Amino acid sequence: MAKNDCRTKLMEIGTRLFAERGLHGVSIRELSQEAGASISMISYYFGGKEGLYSAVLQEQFACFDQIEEIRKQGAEPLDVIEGYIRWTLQRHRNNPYLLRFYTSELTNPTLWFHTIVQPAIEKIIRILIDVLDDGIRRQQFRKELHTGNAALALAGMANYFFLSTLATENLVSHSAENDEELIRQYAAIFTQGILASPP
Amino acid sequence: MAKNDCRTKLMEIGTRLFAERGLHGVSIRELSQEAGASISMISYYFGGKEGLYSAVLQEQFACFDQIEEIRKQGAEPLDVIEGYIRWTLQRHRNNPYLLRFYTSELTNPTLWFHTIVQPAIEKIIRILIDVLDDGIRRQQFRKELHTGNAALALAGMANYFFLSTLATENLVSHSAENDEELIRQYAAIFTQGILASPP
DNA sequence: ACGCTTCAATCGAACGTTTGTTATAAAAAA
DNA sequence: TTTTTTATAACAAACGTTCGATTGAAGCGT
Repeated sequence: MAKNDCRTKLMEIGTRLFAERGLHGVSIRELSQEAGASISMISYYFGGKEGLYSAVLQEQFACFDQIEEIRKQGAEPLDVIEGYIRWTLQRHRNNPYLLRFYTSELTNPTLWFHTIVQPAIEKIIRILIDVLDDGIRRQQFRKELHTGNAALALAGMANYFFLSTLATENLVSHSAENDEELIRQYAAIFTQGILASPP
Repeated sequence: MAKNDCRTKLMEIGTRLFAERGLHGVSIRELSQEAGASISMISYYFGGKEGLYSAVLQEQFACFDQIEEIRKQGAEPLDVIEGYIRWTLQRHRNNPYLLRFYTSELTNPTLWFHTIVQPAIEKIIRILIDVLDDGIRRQQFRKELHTGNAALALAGMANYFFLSTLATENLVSHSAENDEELIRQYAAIFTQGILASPP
């Protein structure tokens, strides 16, 4: 095998298996076998099974570093809200495993929750709260709005759509074709729900 | 020990431990020790570790059987929506473990997902879709509304508020004191977001 | 009230696997 | 030569399950 192919392959298979069955649901024997590498490479590169898991976790949540991008350009609160929904949907389309780690860590936190997961989620929620505060300052949104609760509501709408896929695919289409329409609908529901001066 | 105390205790501890660490994260030795019972009682009563897990799962999702109650009485769509939010919040307050199984099964489904979890979630989403369709028929809600997507949005708002607790408690209060206000806010955001004839 | 049987409930030890890790030596690649 | 990878074996620890023994209450004929 070529140089460092082994490390890459272990990360790849580790991502899939840990996402599918969690840290305790996968053995390093099965993992290394599927990766076509030998068992000892896990200790060699990552210092053990947990080291590999933490490396995978770090890689998965790295995409939250670029979240600030949804704020630039126009920076109109309404645009940012739609931008967040689009960003969230595309993020899950590009990497269907992330949500597994996301919710798994929220409900069964491991050692790395506070260093990797919590900062990432806090960062994005903080941005949403900022944007909503901004919208209130511009008198676009209702001034009684509790921006913390509203931010969680927005994040919940976008994430739960994917989270529920396995249980609701018989009832609602989760195909990527409808994503643009979904973005418009969710943006409409949320922004109309918080607009100032309702009739 | 009194008759069947053992069984009850095993269910009780099993619920807590499986919720906290998942099926694979708990050993029957630790479980039985915490329950003050001997290891063999798990096989005796439940046929094994997985049998205990499935019994716990069944018990956890039993509360979805009474979901129809939010439809009776007034049956005004707007009331049912608020009723759903309240029911969801109270459900999580009364049993903080349910959400762990709920999301754990959605992202790492076990053998019993299709027999226990999926039917429960489908049932409730179906009711929400029904109610939204009803509201459109009464011309209360926008007739362009995609009721499937909207139902998931509502469920997402209510559930994600709890799901995110561990990561967002520094930013947003999750105290039960504010529940009634939260219900009003979420009901307002959602219903105003789907109302007919926006200004 | 008595002795006897029955049976569900419980226990702790033992079994065979599988776990994650480590050590070793050799092969392959750079 | 140095780094990377392989294969293999060994290890103690932990795993889920099973087995035989023990307990104690209930049922029953006398």
